[in-house]
Amino acid sequence: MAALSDIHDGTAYGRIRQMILCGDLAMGARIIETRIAEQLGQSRTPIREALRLLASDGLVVFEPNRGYEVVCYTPADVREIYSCRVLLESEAVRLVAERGLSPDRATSLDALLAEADTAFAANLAPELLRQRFLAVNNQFHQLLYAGCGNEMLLSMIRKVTDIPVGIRHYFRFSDDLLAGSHAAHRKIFQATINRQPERASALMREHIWTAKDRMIDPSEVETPTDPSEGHHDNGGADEKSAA
Amino acid sequence: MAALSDIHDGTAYGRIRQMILCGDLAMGARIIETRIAEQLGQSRTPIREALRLLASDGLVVFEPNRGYEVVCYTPADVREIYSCRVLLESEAVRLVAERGLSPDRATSLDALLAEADTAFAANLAPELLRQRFLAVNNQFHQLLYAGCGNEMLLSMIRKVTDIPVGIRHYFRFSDDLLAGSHAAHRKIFQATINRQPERASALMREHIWTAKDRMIDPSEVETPTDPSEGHHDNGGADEKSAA
DNA sequence: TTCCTATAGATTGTATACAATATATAAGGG
DNA sequence: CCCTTATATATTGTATACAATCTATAGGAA
Repeated sequence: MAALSDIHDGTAYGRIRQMILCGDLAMGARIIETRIAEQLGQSRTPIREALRLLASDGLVVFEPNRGYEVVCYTPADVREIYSCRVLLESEAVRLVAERGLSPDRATSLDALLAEADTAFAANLAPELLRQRFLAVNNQFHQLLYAGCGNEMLLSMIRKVTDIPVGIRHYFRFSDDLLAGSHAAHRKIFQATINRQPERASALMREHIWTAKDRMIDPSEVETPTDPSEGHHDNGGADEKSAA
Repeated sequence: MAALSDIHDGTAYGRIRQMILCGDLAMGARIIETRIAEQLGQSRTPIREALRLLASDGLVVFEPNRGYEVVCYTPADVREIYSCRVLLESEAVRLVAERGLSPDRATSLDALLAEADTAFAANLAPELLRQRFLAVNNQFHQLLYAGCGNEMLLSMIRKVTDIPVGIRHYFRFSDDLLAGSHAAHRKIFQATINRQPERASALMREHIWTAKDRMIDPSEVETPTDPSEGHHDNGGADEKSAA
């Protein structure tokens, strides 16, 4: 049950996946097998298999006899996803804090935090800084959970983490937000190092909740492209789970 | 991000999936495309796509240029899965208890519990009773969570719930176990009806932990067929998460 | 004009053929 | 006798051809 992503790097699956994650294929965009096939210099057969896989990942939506399109998450969908992130990642970091972080991973994480520090100090353009930070952010989370000892949990975290970058338009960003996020990472890292599972877990919950709070209002923008799919209401009132 | 299973019922995907879940294809069994193809009266093409999908589901293990085999969970893997079940299902039932159970679903669940009652009263053969109860058991869980309002959470629950029946050989069963499980279902149902989220959630955690406790010792049997795959250690010390 | 229908085009679904790779078997050398 | 190597078989990987389905366009009737 290890990650399929590793195996499929460089393959049609990995390449299309990357196109979706980085936004080259926008959310809601129709995907035509033939077009992708000639883009990637392959026949339709491997492309089809890759697309079916991506549909299973939830990155493309598949309708029989009609084809595929890049998944188009509504803000409500993203709220659901973030509710799941709270649940899964707080548990993952708890496990890591209980088991203890391996020395090499600790140094890698430390280096990652330092990298973010220099990015902040460099006085970059806001957009560039954001990009840089988000990249480091993802690496931090992945690396932090890597040693949690539960592969199934990790695969589920990947599922709620590897989603199109386009969703960042659903979030209100501000300068202090990035700095706050970075500070949260430091505290989470410290609690993990100190073997404080409950504390690390609580910090992680708060960290992700904070991100979720920065989401735009449901009323402001809804179903960016088409409202044909059957969508859901809210993402679960997880605020109450802290009671 | 709705269930793919619905779409694929009756297709090659659905049929092979069912074969794995019900044990017609045993855990660890090699899967040859040609053989499945002629069994299902189709060419290899749709079979291949189905298998790739099943690999993504985690039901078959895929190795490039070598093919597929039915996933063979070790007891350690199943412990991981049950750790995830504790996490996901306790949250799902919490959400349902907060939102309230719809009347029609409540009656369906009630009927399901009654069905279990009659099965117990009927004095069936132990094996038959077990089979009947496990079927009702799965339906109960699925139906209970259905209205939790978080589709992503539901899809993850399906992933940790739809696994080969063969894993039941990893559990020690006894007559009182089934009765206890049934009693737990009643209490969970009642707490949900009564809109007691924390209580329903705690009961669910305990319910799944109890099942996990009935797993055979890691020492007794390990890697039933072959130890080639890179397997993991433990499923996460979730006992401490109740602290 | 507007709606329905029929045709043409585009796209997906499946089958088959062949290439690439892996596995199993048999022969030869130490 | 065991190990290595070469061959043959089996199986997967890819490309292509054609059928089935859907979509868009154009034409005609109310």
